[in-house]
Amino acid sequence: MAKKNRTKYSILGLLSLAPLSGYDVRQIIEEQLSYFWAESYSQIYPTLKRMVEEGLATVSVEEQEGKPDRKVYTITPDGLAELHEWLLETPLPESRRIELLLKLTFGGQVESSVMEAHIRHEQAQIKSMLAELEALETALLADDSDALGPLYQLINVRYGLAVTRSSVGWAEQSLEMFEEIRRREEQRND
Amino acid sequence: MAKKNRTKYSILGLLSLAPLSGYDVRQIIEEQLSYFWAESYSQIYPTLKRMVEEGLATVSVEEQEGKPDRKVYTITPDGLAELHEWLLETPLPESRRIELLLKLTFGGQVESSVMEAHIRHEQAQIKSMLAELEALETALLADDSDALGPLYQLINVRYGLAVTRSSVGWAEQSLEMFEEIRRREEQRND
DNA sequence: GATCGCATGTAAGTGGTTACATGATTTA
DNA sequence: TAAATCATGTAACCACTTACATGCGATC
Repeated sequence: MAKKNRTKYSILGLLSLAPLSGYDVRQIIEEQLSYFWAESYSQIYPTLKRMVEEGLATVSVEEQEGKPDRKVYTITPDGLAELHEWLLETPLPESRRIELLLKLTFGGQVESSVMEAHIRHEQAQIKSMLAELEALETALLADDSDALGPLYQLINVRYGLAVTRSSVGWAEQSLEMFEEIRRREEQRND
Repeated sequence: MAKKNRTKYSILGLLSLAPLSGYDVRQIIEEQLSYFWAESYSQIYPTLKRMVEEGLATVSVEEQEGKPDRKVYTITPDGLAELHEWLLETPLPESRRIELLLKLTFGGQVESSVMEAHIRHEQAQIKSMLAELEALETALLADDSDALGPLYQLINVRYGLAVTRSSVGWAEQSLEMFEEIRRREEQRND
């Protein structure tokens, strides 16, 4: 029960929009979906191979000038059917593990400046992600087609924006708490 | 490079606060940290065994009346040192994979009611988590000790609260977009 | 009589990461 | 001449999940 194999579905989804090579799949995920999804080549290539064996996609080699050959994969009706089946299933809750919060839980074991630095580092990461997401949103809002895709993408980007913005706020609020943390820390060292 | 083995550190952290059994470790993580961390028995027990072999903890069997024996683990100076080392390291960015957003990305492939249901389901999950987090925050605010631990826990709970609240808002905003999505969908089917 | 809580574990499988391997062309 | 981009893959490892296994006592 509960076989995931989500790599397969991310690939099926992308192939349902256009025929692509493994390299393309990676590029698209990295450029457009990286704020909520990741795949590495070492997952993509073997999965594509298996998908052809299972009849979910077909391959054809495309020769290029000055560049290596590409293997272009096209989704089959079976592949489309499997994608649709998966889309109908209720997404299972993600078991998240946030290392920063685990460290903060035991933060009292080291100097508070260490935890402060961790939060500042996180804040910087979040802010650069925020900039990327804002650029993505701008691009999507400029798209005035009446297709469904961009609307769903907007929903996704706004999820990222909502969570990211609230994280920035959290980081600021948390940094303010270090005044009180330092007070208690000094007290403890007396 | 980049060996994680985060189970070890979650256990070391808890043992740094008090001697515990494997069962205790699981209970605490489940009750207090579950909004950002998870461990299963099948990770905890073997890890504890290894930790004793590595000299990071010691065991002693505690007999109980009417209940099975407990193996209580106590952290050693070496264990504390390893915990401190880990706490100093900058947390690596978590590679998140959010299945709901992946499904939404390809949402145009199925009827919009399916995606709407997914978001509603997610919304319900988030709201029940929000209630739990609010209870945790209330408990922490009632704690008027001047220890460091509760402050760091407050920071953590507020992270959960910030993200969860913004997710509720996102879900509401997204559900409103389905009016437009349905319009475009009907247009497409003409 | 069944299920829940306490308590500890093993076995099997797989999803996913990191490093390694190759090689041409273009750009800095 | 070094690095980046295009392009495809394998090998090894391990982190983690799910299912299985056991057994007592208390509660429903």
